[in-house]
Amino acid sequence: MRKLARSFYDRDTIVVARELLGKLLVHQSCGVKRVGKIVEVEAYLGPHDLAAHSAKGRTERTKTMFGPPGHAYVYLIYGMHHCMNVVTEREGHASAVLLRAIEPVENVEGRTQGPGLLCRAMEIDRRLNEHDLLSDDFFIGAPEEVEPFLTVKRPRIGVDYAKHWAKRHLRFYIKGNPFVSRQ
DNA sequence: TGCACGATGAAC
DNA sequence: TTCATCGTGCAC
Repeated sequence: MRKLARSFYDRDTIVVARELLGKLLVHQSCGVKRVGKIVEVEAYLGPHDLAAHSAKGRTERTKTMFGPPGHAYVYLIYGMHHCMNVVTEREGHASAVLLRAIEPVENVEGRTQGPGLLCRAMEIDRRLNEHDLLSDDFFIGAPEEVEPFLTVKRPRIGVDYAKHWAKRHLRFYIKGNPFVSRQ
């Protein structure tokens, strides 16, 4: 499996989001290698995007978003679920792609249809915040073979507070894939 | 130092 | 539709 390079993440966030579909998320912990195919993502376009955490400026929690591309931004939401993002574009741009759902490929148990469930199944928590995704234990790779698929564009989930930004089609998923959280 | 509020998921 | 549950950010 070919690990995605830093240059993959250091590009337009919407392009990165769309190209992350079909890629493989790999996390090795406690001697177990877990692999899942990314089937649903959301793009968060930086401080001007009212739905992005970085819209409130650089804080202790969001500093990862302001950091260099190719790192994981993992945070706790609603006091009980973790969400995993991939930091994109140049340092300081504060953009990221939220991974919303994966299709189990290897050593993944339980449901994976949603950002919180995905993190639970992949054993991802805040300890992995700021982790470099070019490392050997936590990275994203390109599969040897890719099945052709169509990409569906929809508004993002749970960001109704973001005014007109809530309407933009910044959620992308593989059409017809049964592991997508919401068709 | 206190408190409102989530990029969710599960139950009702 | 309601609620569990807690770290973060900002008001006071």
